[in-house]
Amino acid sequence: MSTLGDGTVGKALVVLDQIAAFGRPVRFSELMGGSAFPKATLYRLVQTLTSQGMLAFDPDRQTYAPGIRLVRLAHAAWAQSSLAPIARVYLDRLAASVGETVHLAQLDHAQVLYVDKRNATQPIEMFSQAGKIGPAYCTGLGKVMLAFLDPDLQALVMAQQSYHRFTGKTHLSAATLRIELDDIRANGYGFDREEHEPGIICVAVPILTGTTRMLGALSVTSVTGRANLAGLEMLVPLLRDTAQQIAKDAESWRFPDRNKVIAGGVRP
Amino acid sequence: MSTLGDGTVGKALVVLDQIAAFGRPVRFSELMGGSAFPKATLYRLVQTLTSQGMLAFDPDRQTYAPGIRLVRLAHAAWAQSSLAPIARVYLDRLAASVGETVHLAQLDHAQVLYVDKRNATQPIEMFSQAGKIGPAYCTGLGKVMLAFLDPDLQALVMAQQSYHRFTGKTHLSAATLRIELDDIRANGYGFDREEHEPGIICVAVPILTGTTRMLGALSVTSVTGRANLAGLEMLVPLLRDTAQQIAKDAESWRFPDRNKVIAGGVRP
DNA sequence: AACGTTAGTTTCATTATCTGGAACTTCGTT
DNA sequence: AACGAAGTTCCAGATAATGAAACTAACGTT
Repeated sequence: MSTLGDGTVGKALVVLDQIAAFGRPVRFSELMGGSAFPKATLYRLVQTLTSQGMLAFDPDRQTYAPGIRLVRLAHAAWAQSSLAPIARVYLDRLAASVGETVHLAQLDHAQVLYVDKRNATQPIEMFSQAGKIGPAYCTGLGKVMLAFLDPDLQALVMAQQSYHRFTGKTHLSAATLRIELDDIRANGYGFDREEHEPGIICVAVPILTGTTRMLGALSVTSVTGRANLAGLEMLVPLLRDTAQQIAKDAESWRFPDRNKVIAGGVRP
Repeated sequence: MSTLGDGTVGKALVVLDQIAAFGRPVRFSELMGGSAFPKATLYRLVQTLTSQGMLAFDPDRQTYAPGIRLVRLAHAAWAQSSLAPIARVYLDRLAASVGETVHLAQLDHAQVLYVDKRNATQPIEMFSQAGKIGPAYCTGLGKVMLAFLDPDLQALVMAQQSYHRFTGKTHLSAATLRIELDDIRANGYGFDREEHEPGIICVAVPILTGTTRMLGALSVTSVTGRANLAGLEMLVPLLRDTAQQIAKDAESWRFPDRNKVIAGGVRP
């Protein structure tokens, strides 16, 4: 799940990831089951993280959960290192004109990380959407980002995919995925053809500076009952415009280089 | 700013905090200025954090900023370790009935951490509000949380306050603050009397399980032009009800013990 | 173009920290 | 009371972190 290697800090972060992945408070013994660390080592790591506020310990249940210190740190990360603050106004505009759900995503550790969202009807669900992650190989956003990634990083990220079958249309291997990625790269946009959830389709475009650096992706999602791929395809020019504007702003803000981070632990 | 002590991991997190505190991408040399670590040590810490995705490095400008991996981790923290998911429906209800800005906060590292917000008129500003921090000694939320904190932790947290003069009404020492805290503890609620920003006032109540454990606080904010303290005081029963409902839910969900974490590094 | 200055990076012997098997404690259960 | 499982502590040995110093790159200046 996480890139091991960087000494003690790396190990501590592996544990943190592990706990976050549970999605619920976990006992020490449960952690032990999924961890390669020996008991005493894991214990000390968890202690350290707890004492640092990166984990919250519930003394009644004796469980650990990600701590609120992360929320504060993430605020800074979201404001500085994500496309969200830049893209904000453009997302508003796009959402208003298409009337469908709009997502803004970036790559993190070979997965799609949703950094912002607009939903025509219901209000924004705070963190419950921003910060959420999804698979890269079977979502419109993920595939588009993969398609426009540097070849070497692309290979690295593709190797980290799980190819789990979510629906009958999910890609099950790198082979078939690669064919579609070439297609996406040629067209400049991609679809989600109910590969992740039945009935859910989307169009996505990459956010590129120049034509080189891939910063993230933008998508419009709908349901098969209300739209079809041809309909979504008509939105591509609008999406592409929006993406371009975001890229331009990001460029002028001289934005941090996302590509150096996404695959997790790719040192320059 | 952060509690040092836990070996390498602790040091790395100090650096992370430092970078987050800047609020903008920083150069290595800028970090060096504010850091007690020797150059090579700081360099390695920053390298490690970057390679782990906890920091994002911009090769053009040579700057570091908190990385998006934090956003993903914070999602889990927010969902599991904050009051927000539990309080959600109650906040909605409260906001609808009072028509003013409503805040939900918890303590983190001796500071007020806003975990959720409702604003009657304009839509929620995502992370720009959730994850934001503020001083404890001069906000309604902060003072109420301090007032109902365990005495030993209270002392610890009060010692960490800066007592910076924001307005003419800001508390300037622990002495005057302590007097008000006793008052708040007696009444069960507290005000912000333009102590942080001129023209901004609020009422706040603590969220308590039993009458012992302080989980967080709830507030209604207004401006002097539209309301006064007496008017806000009338909302106390409603606020108290809401806080009680949240506490009850939190209790039954058997919520992680926040008090063990807030002061940062208070090991059991 | 050579020089000086600053910012960033690497080296390596020293030293502090982390490691993990095993022993111990605590708590809930039979 | 005895047992087992979960959690915690110990400590000698292994490992990784340390930081002064040397080095390199980039920039501005004479």
